[in-house]
Amino acid sequence: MPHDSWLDQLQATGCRITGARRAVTEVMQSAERALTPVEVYDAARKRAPHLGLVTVYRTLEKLEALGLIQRVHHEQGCQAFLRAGVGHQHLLLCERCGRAVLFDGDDLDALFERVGKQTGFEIKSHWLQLYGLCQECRTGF
Amino acid sequence: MPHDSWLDQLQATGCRITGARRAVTEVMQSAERALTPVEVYDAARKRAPHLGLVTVYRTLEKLEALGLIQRVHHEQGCQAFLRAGVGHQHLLLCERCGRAVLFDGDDLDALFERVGKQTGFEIKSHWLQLYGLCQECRTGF
DNA sequence: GTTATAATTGAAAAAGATTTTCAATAAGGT
DNA sequence: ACCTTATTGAAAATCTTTTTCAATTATAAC
Repeated sequence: MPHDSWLDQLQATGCRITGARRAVTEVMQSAERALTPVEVYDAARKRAPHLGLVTVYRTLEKLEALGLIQRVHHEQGCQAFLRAGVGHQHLLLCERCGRAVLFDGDDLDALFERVGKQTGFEIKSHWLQLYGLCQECRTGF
Repeated sequence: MPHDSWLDQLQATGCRITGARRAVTEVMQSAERALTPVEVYDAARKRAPHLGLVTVYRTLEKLEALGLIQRVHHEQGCQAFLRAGVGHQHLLLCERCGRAVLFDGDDLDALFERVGKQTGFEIKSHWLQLYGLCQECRTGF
């Protein structure tokens, strides 16, 4: 995956590549944990000091529409964004340091079928997040 | 489950039973779908016209702390609340009418073990929501 | 039943998050 | 280099949620 693929995708949908979008995109591409708009704002301003918070919101919206980033939901709040996974990936979050890992979750089909039969629902989509402690937070290193 | 069990539980933790709390509790106990604080406010004011929105927030907070209601997360927003399930239950939501159904999801342990081994994480908790169409919305009745 | 006391209430204000408006700017095709 | 039009940032507006505070009221003690 080339590191400018996100910008290419933005451009392919008719967007112009600006300094502001470059900064926000770089922050999101390299984030190890989910970031709120304000956190993105603070990080991106190191590269584009003139950047406005509104532009961060607008750029995040575009990246989300393209499926490049996803919203991460916590008990405490749901404003954080993280790069999206490919295909049927789900999120595993460290409760201590916030680090996010994506994992495959294809073996859920049996569950969906069972629940669909039990409830009469047609299951269309699902949404799974796991929480725990990452190796470093666990072992102290 | 007696219909005033929620009030009993509130009282057991030192809370006083007021008209406002009665109204909010009744709304949440009988809701078929997740409601936002403002929706609870509107519904509860039919019983307690004097009710303030702040009190709704405060009562929802108490009910959530007691584990009687849970926050429901949607793409569009995460302010809605619904009665909580017992034990390891998860949510199934109808995308069309919003109806919520709780189902058991005990067969996820294998998945957790696999992901834990793969990532080095110690999995502590999880969180699963399914989306689909309920029987009535599907069959047109 | 009356009283005392401490939790609870609603209104208003404050705080936070997000969206809208709008004139100035600048990207990218020509 | 020019033109068109998307994009930008500041300010204001909108929503949601929390805090503050004086008045009210549930509950326990008498």
